[in-house]
Amino acid sequence: MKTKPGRTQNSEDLRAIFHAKRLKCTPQRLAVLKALKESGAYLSINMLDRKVKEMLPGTGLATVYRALETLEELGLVVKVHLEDGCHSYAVAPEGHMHPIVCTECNKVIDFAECPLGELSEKLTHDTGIEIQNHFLQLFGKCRDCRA
Amino acid sequence: MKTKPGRTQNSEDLRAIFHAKRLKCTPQRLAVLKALKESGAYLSINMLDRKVKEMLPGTGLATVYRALETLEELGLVVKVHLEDGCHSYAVAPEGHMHPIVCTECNKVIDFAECPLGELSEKLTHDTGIEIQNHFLQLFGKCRDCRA
DNA sequence: CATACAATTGAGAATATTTCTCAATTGCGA
DNA sequence: TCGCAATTGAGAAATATTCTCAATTGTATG
Repeated sequence: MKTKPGRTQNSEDLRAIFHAKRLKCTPQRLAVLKALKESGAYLSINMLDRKVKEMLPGTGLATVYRALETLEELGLVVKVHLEDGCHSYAVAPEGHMHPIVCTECNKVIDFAECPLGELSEKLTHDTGIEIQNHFLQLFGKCRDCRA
Repeated sequence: MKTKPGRTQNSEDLRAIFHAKRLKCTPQRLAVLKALKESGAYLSINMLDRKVKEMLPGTGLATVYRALETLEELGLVVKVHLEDGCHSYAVAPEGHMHPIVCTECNKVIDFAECPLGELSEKLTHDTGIEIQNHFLQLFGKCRDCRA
């Protein structure tokens, strides 16, 4: 049985990921991740707080913030910026991907055809800025929301 | 004498831009824009507030917020997201461009080689999401900051 | 499986950020 | 120059985020 990276960790894998950094595998952290996985969308802190409280009543808002911080450091979730300027979070995709976000329902679909590989080299050469990374998000309206 | 769009408006052009939407051309708004133009970088609200107060003592923080909102609506400045999650602002580039931001000094250089034209069509076709726009920023370290 | 310890949590206080309110001021058309 | 609507300053109010600390809880170890 092979271990898959990215979105598909089972609870064993997760435990190992936490463990590798001496972090505890707590129900609160798992609940935050689960909420994101189940939704498949970008969720704001408040939305997450609500969903986590459904799964694990009594969970504090500060814990949601802390869990997100931890999960982001572990590379399990990504922080994003919606068009209105609000922060939201989603499950981190496998490998190098970029999201397409539905502006109606915040559903996320990741794609792998990143066009920035060669372009980065060219721009580094042209501008003298050594390009280290990039941030790319596409926005649109999904089929459901167009109906 | 032709009127250029984008970064190069003179005060006449600016006045016209405000005027066209029945907005007043106030010293506070001009100061915010001037601060951004002079710096050529992404500036946080607090940085802007400081610079504007130097030019126009007595200007309130709320006014800086309001000026930025207005200038953004007019397409004169853009709101951006730095890697640490903070909001900042910069002068809007002419035409369709994307910024390369120096992660040390926040200086911005815009480039026009947007790779998303064809890709968007392909992705719209592949994913069923009608892609409406995109957000792209590159991050790197400029020559000065590497020295 | 019981223990000990460090990491984590909940609750609320403390900060930081952004928006709002309203009287006073000001740009601008007439 | 006048009058009016838009804008501003100041601080209050609303939001968002981080911090503090005692109590709790994973987990390594025996």
